[in-house]
Order: sequence, then C-alpha cells, then structure tokens
Amino acid sequence: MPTVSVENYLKAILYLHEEGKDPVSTTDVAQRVASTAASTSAMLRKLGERGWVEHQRYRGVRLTEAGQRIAMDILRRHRLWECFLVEHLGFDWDQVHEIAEELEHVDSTELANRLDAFLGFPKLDPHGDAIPGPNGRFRSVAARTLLSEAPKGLELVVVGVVDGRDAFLRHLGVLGISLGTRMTVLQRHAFDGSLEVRFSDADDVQLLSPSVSSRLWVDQSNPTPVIAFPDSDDSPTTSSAS
Amino acid sequence: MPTVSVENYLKAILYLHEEGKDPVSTTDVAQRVASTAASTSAMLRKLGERGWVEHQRYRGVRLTEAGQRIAMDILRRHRLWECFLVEHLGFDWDQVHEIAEELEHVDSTELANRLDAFLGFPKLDPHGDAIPGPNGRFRSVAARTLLSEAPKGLELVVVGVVDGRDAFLRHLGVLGISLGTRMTVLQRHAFDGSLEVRFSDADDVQLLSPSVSSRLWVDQSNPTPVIAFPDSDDSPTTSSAS
DNA sequence: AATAATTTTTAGTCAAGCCTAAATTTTGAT
DNA sequence: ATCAAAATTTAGGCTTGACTAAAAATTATT
Repeated sequence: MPTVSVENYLKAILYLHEEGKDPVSTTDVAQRVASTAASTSAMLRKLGERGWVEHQRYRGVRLTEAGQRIAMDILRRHRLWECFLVEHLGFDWDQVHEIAEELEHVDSTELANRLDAFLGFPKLDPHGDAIPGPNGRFRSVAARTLLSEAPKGLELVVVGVVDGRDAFLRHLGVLGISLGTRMTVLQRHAFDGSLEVRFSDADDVQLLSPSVSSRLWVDQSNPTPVIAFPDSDDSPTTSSAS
Repeated sequence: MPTVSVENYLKAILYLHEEGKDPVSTTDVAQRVASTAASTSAMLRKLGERGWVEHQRYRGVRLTEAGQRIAMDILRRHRLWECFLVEHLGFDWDQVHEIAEELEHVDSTELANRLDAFLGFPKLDPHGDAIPGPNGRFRSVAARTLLSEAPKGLELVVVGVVDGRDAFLRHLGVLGISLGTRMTVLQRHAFDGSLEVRFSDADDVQLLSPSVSSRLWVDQSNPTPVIAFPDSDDSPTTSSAS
C-alpha cells in the first residue's frame, strides 16, 4: 500500500511524463510536489527500490508499469471527484482541485468504481482532461474531436479541418500542420484558450491560438497512446455499482 | 489544524462521552483508536496542551468546547458521507464505515456543507445515528420518535406508549419505565435490534428488547442535550450550496 | 492498613518524510 | 580539455506518532 506521499510523487511523475518529459528529473519532481531536491532524491530512491520507477542515480526516473498503474488510478480518482464536485455539489472549476487532491487518496477501488457509475462513466473531467477507466487506460475519446476540446496527454492525429478557406490552410502550412500531423496537447491556458502542443515528428512545442485549434479535427493516434497498458478491457461494466 | 491522528483521538473521546463516560480513561481511548496506553498517554498530554481536552495526570480527559467542536465536525462529516455512500452509491450499511472513516478527514467545511445540502439536510445517518448540523449541534429530532428509532447520545424522555395493554404497562413497571423517564441510547445491537440504554435517574444501563423499544414514544429531553454548544442557530440555510 | 493488581506515565527506539548544508556528479562554456 | 555552473546525492537533524519495557500512581483486596 503506497502512502499518500508516495502517491503524490507517482502522480507528479505521471504528469511530467504526460508533458513529454521522459525520463523525469529530480528537480522537476521536487518542484511539482513542492519539496526540496534533497527530499525528492531520497524518495525517488525509495520508489525505485519498491519497483514503482526505474531510477538511475543522477539520471532521473521513469514510471514502471506498476508505478503507472498506481499513478493512473490516482489520476482517475482525482478527475472523478472533480466531476462530482462540479456537477453535483455545484463547485466552480477553480475550487475543486484542492479538495480532489485530498479525496483522491481515499483508499477504495469500490468507491472509485461506484462513483464512476454514479457519474455516468464520464470520459472527460470539468477541465476537459481525460479520465482513466478502471483498468488504468484512458477511455477512447469519440473519433474526430475538435483539437480545442481534445484531452491532454494523448497523442492525436490531424484528420480534417473545419474551415477549408485558403487563408486558413496556408496558415496551417506555416505552422507545419497538415493531415496526418501527430501531436499531444500539453497544456490548456484558461485565460485565452490557447493550447500548448508538442509535435511528435519535430518534437517541438508550439502555442496554438483558439482560432486554429477550434478549426482542426483530430483523432486519437493509434495504436500507441503516450500512456497505455497492455492489460484488461475497457468496458465500464466492470463496475459493480447498482 | 489538527492532524488526522488528532482528529481520530478527539472523535474517540467524543464517542466515549456519548456512551456516558466522563472523564474518559486513557485505556478506553487507547482501545478505541487501537493504540497502546503509552502512545495514548502521550497524545492526551498533547491534546491537553493544545486546549482540546482537560487533562489531569492519571485522571483521564474530558473534551473542552474547542475539542468538542472539532470532534462533532468530524462526526458530522462521517455521518454525511455514510448517507452519501448508502443513498447515492448503493453501498450496504456495513460497508460504509471504513470508507467514511477516511472521507471524514478531508479538510473542507465548504465540502461538508454542500454535501449536506446535496443530501437534503438529513437528520439521521443510515444507522439511525444523529447527524450534527453545521454548528456542531445535533439537529432537533422530530418530536415523538419511537425509542427504537431514536438517535444515540441524546437524552430522551418517555412521552407515550404505542400499546396500552396492561401486560405491556406492567412490564414497563418491572423495567422501571414510566412517563417522564429520562434515558440515553448508548448502543444499538444490529443482530437482534436490542437497545443498550442508560437511565438518567438510576444511572444504570439496561438492554431493551425491540418489542419494548418499538412501543415507546420518546422526545428529546429539553433543555440539556448530552452534548451541546451555546452558539449560533440551527438553520440549515447556513449552507452556501446551490 | 498493607499489599497486590491495575492503570498510567516515563524512558528509550523506530520509521516516514521533511529540512539545510556540504559533497559529488553531470553539463555547459570557453 | 578544462573549469564553472547546475543538478543531484549524501550527511546530519527534526517532528509526528507509533512501539516496548520499566517505573510510578491509583485502585482493589485481604
């Protein structure tokens, strides 16, 4: 049984992986968990000993499958609770994170599954981030989403444009975007709706304005999501809730 | 801000007060929190230093008003979460305690109040135990409840009988129960529905069968509930939930 | 009232997680 | 290739909350 502290470290590493960092540096993790590099160093060693991360001294860490499983489960709980807080208790988006940060550590798979069912097996949380299913994988997002509404952390492919005008297509050319371009959403900036996106081929990061991202159809890039597990199926009927 | 551990100690002391123990011994608390007498002794000293209990060496503890306030708040959250788990997530009564034991420590008054509103300001949890309101006092129970359905920890008065037959009234005489008899429910035994009751005058404890307790009307004994605070009002509209 | 039994406290450890300061390794710049 | 800067780890401490064993105080028994 991982402690709350361990869970938070694993979650931090998962987030950093989602942002494209692999391996993840001690400093980055320290910053995420608001701790010192020294404390983090000690913790990473321990996580390595317990088989939750691959750790090479001075070289950072990478989640093992066991570690990913735990981290994805925490992420799942966090986002399910956020849904509950917003949809049923009437909290605003910006108020829920802190509370979900505590709720996510309540140790009961049964609780998570029943909450999931109660919420109607949502695919996205109130921030538009994908919610992992009970198996630790993201639920497949409906084919052809607007890039502006796509979840973070999944590799996406451009499959079409909403707006076929020359001016827009030329602009896409300038940005280096065409049909088949693969990318991953890193961050969604709330104040102007702009999207921080990493392009898989060029491996560079760009900021896309809402006028671009809301005119691009994207789909989940198969067969290799950024974070995925080769285990059991995705059916939400796994839950035992009434 | 009390730690989870401190909250558990305070809650344990509250439960023991509710069962009629005052002051509460180190051993009793130790047993409740499943710890040793030595650890508990150290903790009680600390609780005393922080002003949450009155503590005299070798003489046990009693909650101060500040301590009661915290303990009642935890109790409130615990019972609200139990309601939620049973009524909305479909858990059985016997499954919810352990989970609520964790949820109760999630530190947000706002969350508790909104959950309360979401649940419709319930007065009793699924076990029939009274739920404290946002002010740390029990909500007034509807006048004239069946003793079999009355909450634990409140002093009650016998105000009537359901069944006026001689045989029953004579039996009440044997038990020493008549109109105006004051008592507090200590425990409800699930397997046979019998009630452990402490009589205020005799200060003795008896076990009442369901055939007795379901034939007695009781009301809250005013003006002095066993646990009460002389503070703000009881209106559930205090909650800010939508 | 004296002694035995019980309860409570003190003393001394331990593990988890955090910290600062100092060493060490890696990375970057000349 | 070397040296400076940055990142990482080690060393040494601190706090919380737990433990066992031993001492002290209280309660019960004869």
